[in-house]
Amino acid sequence: MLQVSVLREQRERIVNGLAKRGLKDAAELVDSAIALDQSRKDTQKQADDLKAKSNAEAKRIGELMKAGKADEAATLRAAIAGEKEQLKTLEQELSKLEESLKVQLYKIPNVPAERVPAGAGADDNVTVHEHGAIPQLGADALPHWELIKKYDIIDFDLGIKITGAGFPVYKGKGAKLQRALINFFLDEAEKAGYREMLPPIVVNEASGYGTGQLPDKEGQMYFIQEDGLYLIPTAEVPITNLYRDVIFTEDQLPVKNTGYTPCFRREAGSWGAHVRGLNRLHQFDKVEIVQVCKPEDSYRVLDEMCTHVQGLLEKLELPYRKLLLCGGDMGFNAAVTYDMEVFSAAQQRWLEVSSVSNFETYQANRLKLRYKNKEGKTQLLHTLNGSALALPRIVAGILENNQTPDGINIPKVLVPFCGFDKIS
RNA sequence: GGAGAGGUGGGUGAGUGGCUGAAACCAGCAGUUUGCUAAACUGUCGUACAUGUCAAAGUGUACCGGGGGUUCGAAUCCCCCCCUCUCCGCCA
Repeated sequence: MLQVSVLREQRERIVNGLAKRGLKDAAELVDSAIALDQSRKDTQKQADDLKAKSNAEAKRIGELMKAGKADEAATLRAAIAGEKEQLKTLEQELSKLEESLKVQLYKIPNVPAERVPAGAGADDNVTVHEHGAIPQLGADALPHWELIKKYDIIDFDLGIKITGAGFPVYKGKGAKLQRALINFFLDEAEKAGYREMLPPIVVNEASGYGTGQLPDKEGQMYFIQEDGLYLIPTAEVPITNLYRDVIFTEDQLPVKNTGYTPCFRREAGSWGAHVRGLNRLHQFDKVEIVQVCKPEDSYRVLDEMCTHVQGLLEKLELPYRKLLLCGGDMGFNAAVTYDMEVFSAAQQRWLEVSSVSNFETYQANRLKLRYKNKEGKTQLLHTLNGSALALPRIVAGILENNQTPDGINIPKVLVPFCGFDKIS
C-alpha cells in the first residue's frame, strides 16, 4: 500500500498517476484517505495529551504514596476518576480511525510509473521489443493439447481422476521435460547471481498481506481452513515475505533470490475455449526471480531482470515479444510491468510466459522492509519480481513450434538437461 | 495429540506493580591511542506515530510474542491466542 505521508505530500502526482489505470474515483479515494489521516492525527494528539497528563498524575500519586501522604494521594485519585473513561473513548475512536484508514489505503492501487502508458486493457499495451521469427507450420500442425495426447506425455484425464480439472499429470518425457526446464531456469538464475531458495508452498495470512494478495484476492488462493494457511499462487509470496520486518544495512543490498515452486491458482470463473490445455492450470511449475534493492537502483534492476528473462527465451529459441503494460492492465501492486509473450504457432496466439514488475515501495511499505542509508535514516526499499519462467506455456510453445512429422525437437540448450533431443 | 518449561533491545541476560525504553555484558558504530594489526580507553548505539525544524536538536505517546482485562500506575497480576524447547505418543 501507499504511504499516507506520500499521499499528503504528492497528492497531484498520485491522482494523475492513478488516472492512467482508468480509475475514475482516484481523487476521492486519495482525498478520503488524507481526510481520515487528518482525523487520526487529531485524535491521536488528543489521546497522547490526555495520556501524558494521566501518566504525570499517576507518577505524582506514586510519589505521594511513598512520602506517606496517603490522604493527598486519595484526593488526587478521586480528582482524576473521569479521565479513564474519556481516554477509553478516545482510544476506541483512534483505533476505529486507524482501521478505516488502513481499509481505505488497501483500496488504492500502486501509482503507475512515468513510463507506463494510460489505457483500459490489453489493447493499450505497448510492444517494446520483438525477437525471433514466427514459425510457419503446415496445415496439419496440431495444437499442444493434441500433441500431448499423440505422444502421451501430459494427461489431463488422469489428473481429473485423481484431483480435478486443471491438474494435469506429466508422464515419461513430459515429466522429464518439466524437470529439465526447472533445472535449466534455476541454473541460469544462479549464473546471473541469484541465490536459490526452496521455500514452503503454503503461507500464513500475514504473508498474504505482505505481498498484497490479501485482502481482495483471497478468492484466487486455495485456503486450508483448518490451519489458516494458503497455498501459494507464486513463489513471490514466500520469497518476498522472507524479508518482512527486516531492516537491511546498505552493504547487504541488493538481495537477489530465485526459487522453484509449484503454484496454485483457483482461477475461479476464468475458464473458456481460449484457456484449453496448458494455457491455464490450477497447479503449475514456475521459477521466480526476486530482488530487493535501494530505490535509486530499482529501474536498473528491472532492466536487468527483463534482460535475464529475454535471454532465457532466446536460448530456448522461442519467438517472443516484450510488452509494456498500460495502466489498466497492470496488477494492483505494480508500478511497472513488462510481460513476455511467446508465440504459440499452432494456436496462432501470443502466450504470456513471464511478468516482470517493479513494485517500488508498495509492497515494502506493508512488509516494513527497509534499510538504513548512509545518513543513518531508515527508509523503504523497492521490491521486484519476475517469472523466469512459468513452465506450462513454455511447454506449449516448444511443443507447437518445434513439431515435425516425425516428432518434437527439443531446444538444444535443454538436451543436456533432458537426456533426449526429440519426443516421438 | 498429551504433559511440562519458556518467549525481554542485534545477541547473552537482569528485572514480580511506580525511580525501567528497560541493568550488565557482548557485538555494532564514532573517536583517542598506535608504524600496522590487536588490545585498552571514551562516547554512541531500537522502532513507529505526533509535535518541532530549511534540516536537526528537543518534546509527547506507544511498543518487553499477539490480543483483551485488573489498577491512579503493568515487562511485572489475570484471561485468551500464537510460537519455541523438553518428555511421551504417532510418523516420512
